[in-house]
Amino acid sequence: MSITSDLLRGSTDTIILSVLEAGDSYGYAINKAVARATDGRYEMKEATLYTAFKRLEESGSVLSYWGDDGGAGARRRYYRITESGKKVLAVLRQDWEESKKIIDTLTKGKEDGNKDPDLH
Amino acid sequence: MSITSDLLRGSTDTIILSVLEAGDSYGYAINKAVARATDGRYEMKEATLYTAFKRLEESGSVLSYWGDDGGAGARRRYYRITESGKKVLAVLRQDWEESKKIIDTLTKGKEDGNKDPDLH
DNA sequence: CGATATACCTTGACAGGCGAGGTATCTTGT
DNA sequence: ACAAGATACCTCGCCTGTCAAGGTATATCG
Repeated sequence: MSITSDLLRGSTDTIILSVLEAGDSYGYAINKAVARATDGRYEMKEATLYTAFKRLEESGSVLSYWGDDGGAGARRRYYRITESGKKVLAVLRQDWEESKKIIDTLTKGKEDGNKDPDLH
Repeated sequence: MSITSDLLRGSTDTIILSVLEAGDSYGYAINKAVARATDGRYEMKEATLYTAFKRLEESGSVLSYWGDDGGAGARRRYYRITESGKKVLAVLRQDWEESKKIIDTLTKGKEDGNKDPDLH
């Protein structure tokens, strides 16, 4: 695994839904938006993206439609977040905040008494 | 998957190494320490723990030895973090800080102009 | 002497990430 | 006119980490 891939795992859906919350978008654009927002430090892989779209659509968090507007390049499949998806997003954000605290707590060190739980 | 399992994924090694940084310990105790430190909000599964130990030992981040001290219960296999492991831990902590920033950035929303990257 | 806590370990299934490969459209340079 | 490159989508199959389930052994306590 690469440096961040496993840490970012589990945030893929949250990221996508967050982008869609601001307005309908499509795969290629989201990919670029993510890369731009992180100054290229993180880039979602296409396979990961499309797998996530499928997952999100099947679970009813997003819906998709073909955009026939004349952009530069091929036809685009746009995604829109559903009401259900907005609720899911809220929960995912809460989960993230919670997880952050947990990991920070467990990762700072300074634990004592690991050796003998009997003493506690 | 449970709520946090996918978000915690990728932090397992960091957590274990952080505990060991404070002193040698063993599986069962680490498990309890983690549960205690998070007030039971998070509990590592045993299978996950022992898989991680194996991984960490094979990569040289920890070493193990049988403790024959008379604790309550069966014999314990203690783990000690190596010098190499300490370096790995430092990197993992940095990665975590970096990932936190990335996810926070991508998750806050407020992105605009998703629709047409051409405009940027 | 059986229940419970301590303590370790393995197997197999599952899910998400992603490398690799494929298809089609549109623009631009020569 | 045509090749190259950007835009844009999608699938297959492997890899890795998680974890439910199951197993073993020892010590303590009622």
